[in-house]
Amino acid sequence: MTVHGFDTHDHSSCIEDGIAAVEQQCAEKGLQFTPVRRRVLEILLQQHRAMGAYDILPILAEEGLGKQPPVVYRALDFLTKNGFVHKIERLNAYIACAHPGENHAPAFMICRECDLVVETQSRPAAAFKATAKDIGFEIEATVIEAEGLCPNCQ
Amino acid sequence: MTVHGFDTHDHSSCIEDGIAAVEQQCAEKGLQFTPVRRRVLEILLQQHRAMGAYDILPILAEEGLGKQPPVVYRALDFLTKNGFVHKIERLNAYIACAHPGENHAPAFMICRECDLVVETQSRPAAAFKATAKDIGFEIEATVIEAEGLCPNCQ
DNA sequence: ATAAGATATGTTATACTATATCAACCGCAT
DNA sequence: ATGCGGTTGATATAGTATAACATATCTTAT
Repeated sequence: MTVHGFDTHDHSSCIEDGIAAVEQQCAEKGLQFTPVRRRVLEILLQQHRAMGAYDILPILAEEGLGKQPPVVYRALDFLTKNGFVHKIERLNAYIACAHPGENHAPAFMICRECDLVVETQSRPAAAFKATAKDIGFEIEATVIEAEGLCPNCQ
Repeated sequence: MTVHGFDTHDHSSCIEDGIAAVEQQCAEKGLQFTPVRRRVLEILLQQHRAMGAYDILPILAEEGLGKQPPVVYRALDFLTKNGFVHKIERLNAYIACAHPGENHAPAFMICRECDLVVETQSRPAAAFKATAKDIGFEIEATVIEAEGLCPNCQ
């Protein structure tokens, strides 16, 4: 899958490819890609935006997949722990990973106007690692996010 | 004020210098450094850790400075908007700025063991800006945080 | 000095985000 | 068939943040 920024693109393949990649990862690692988990990922894949847990919940509820918060939080927990979904801390919201399976420390650009979120290559993460090494800090997880205006909204 | 990492240091000057710097900034910019705002900053300066709004609130309440959430959130809003305090998104918590007044895009190292938070120089932010420029994104705010183990806790 | 406007605080209520806990179920290996 | 690990169902509650409106205080121009 190629990286794309804020440009338009054929979106249907994002969903199919995303699901397929995660499906394969789960098979390889012996993870259970259950209906709730699959559906939550599908919902997130439908847009390059971050969604709150409580945006996802009513969709699941309509489909009989669970109507209490723990249902969606458990699915999100599974998906984030395994790198299939990322949490955007700035928004308290979740977005499907653009490179599922690849081991990466993602960085995000969040447009405050159109709400699109783009997962970028990790140059910032590399610089962060170098800084951490200087002071002897051992990084286990990173949060790298920028909020601003995307090219289309400037 | 010199930057320090996870090493020990003379902490009393952190508080005094921090307050003094913000006091001066406010005078220069015509900002009102009111009792609640000053006290919240003092509380945050007492430790190089992030505190939640609801950790700060009871301290204010004891001192008769306000007992409802909006009091502390408004103070934090003022302090963060003006760069005197930063929010650690990963922790939903707040920490006094280590370089008040200097225009900067800070990065943080959060120790999950001892909870110390260190504000580092902004090499990661610089790399982030370069990435943003490549795709035409205009950054207005950054969140750059790493969680892991500090040298003392490894 | 004082009125007008801007800024800050007091207060109530509520919205939004997330987790603890325990019971029930399911697939599978012994 | 039994026990075990992992998943889901359901209730309750914890934790974080803001809306809205009334009151007070500060600032500045007159």
